[in-house]
Amino acid sequence: MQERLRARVVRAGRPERILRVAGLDAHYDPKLRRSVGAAVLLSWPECVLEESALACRSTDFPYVPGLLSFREAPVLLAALALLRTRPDLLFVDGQGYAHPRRFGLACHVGLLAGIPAIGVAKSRLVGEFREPGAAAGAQSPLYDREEVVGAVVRTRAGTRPLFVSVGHGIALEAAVALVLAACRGYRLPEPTRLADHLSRAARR
DNA sequence: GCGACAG
DNA sequence: ATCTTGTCGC
Repeated sequence: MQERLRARVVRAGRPERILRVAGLDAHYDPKLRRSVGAAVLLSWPECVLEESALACRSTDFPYVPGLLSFREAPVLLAALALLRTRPDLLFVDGQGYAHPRRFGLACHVGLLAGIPAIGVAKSRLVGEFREPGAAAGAQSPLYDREEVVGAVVRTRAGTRPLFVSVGHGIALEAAVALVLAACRGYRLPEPTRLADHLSRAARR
């Protein structure tokens, strides 16, 4: 019992062994009313692309702030399922815990896939914050209703910060550290950046 | 009533 | 998310 509890605490802090990570992103095509989801597999901590997969689905569910999961989770999970190797961690494009009901896209995808996940959003959904420092690596807490729901992270100087939050099976501090460790001079961490490129190119 | 609002 | 020209900066 004691061992089991300890194991849960450790796993909730940070995945014990990360060998591969995956980036998930989707793009919607209003003309065809369909969305393309991309999953890229990268080695860790090198972040070298090893595999990629694409999934396509017609989407009828509209975009409603707070309900993004119902629109994007299906394609992302479909793309993820196509990867031949199972990643140890997911970088999901969107909020995780930093959500009105504390359960954004990264939470849904991570839980349903049974894989630790980090929410990496390019803009804010909820919460207030003070602008983080100008240097890369600077961060400040994101508060919503007296609670820290995420972190606003400057991944690159001269660009807008990213909104990092817990998705599944990982602590916020670890999530922020992993996001910064996955950056290679660009605003977006490699997993997210490569998944974005792939889903964008596949839409054509 | 008004403004905010991941992708 | 998408549409869309030029433009500022490294």
